[in-house]
Amino acid sequence: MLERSWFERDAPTVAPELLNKLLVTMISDDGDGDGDGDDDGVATLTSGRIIEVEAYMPDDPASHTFNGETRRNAVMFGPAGRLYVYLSYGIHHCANVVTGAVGSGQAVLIRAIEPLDGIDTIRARRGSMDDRSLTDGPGKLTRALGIGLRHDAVDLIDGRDGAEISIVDDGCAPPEHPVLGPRVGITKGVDTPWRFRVPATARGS
DNA sequence: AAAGAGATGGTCT
DNA sequence: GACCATCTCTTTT
Repeated sequence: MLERSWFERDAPTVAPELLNKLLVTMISDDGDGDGDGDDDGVATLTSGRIIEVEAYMPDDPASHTFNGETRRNAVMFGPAGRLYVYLSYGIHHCANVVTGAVGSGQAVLIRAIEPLDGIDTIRARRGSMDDRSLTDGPGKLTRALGIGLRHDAVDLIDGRDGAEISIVDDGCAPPEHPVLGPRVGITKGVDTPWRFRVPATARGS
């Protein structure tokens, strides 16, 4: 199990080590992923292997924390190892892992995973979608795993049985040479290569 | 295969 | 009232 201290390092350090870890959720919803709270009361296990992430730092014009603390980004200024969830473009939810010292305001965005457990639930939540594009984007994977705004500030360290969301190390080491690149979808801080990805050769197909 | 546009709502000035 | 750390569908090469 990952200790909180593991997350208390800077985001660009934690990000590449988050690759090949598992993002696991045990969440109940109505199965169509619309997040309307029409809960069927049955929690389903879904998970995926993290294959792409992005680091965001406080002195970073692309970061939500660049202009100081607000209601939305408050979780990023709290303890490391919690989940920061925000609404993107009014439609999608994005999930981040808070890193660094309390008050520093940093996080790692999870951009893509490879489905593992609960593939049927994942397909149902995503609709009739090609399997290859089920979880290959930040908004897609949150929907696939049932993550929504109500999971903002959830603690990922508290890995007790039945926890809604957790990060698991199943022994699969991070890639030795992750692919670096510019972050996606931002207009400022474009030059900082803080996107990390598992090389295609290190995964199945 | 690539490019374009509309959807949609919380958050901040 | 403007701005998005996006996705999907439609239109065009």
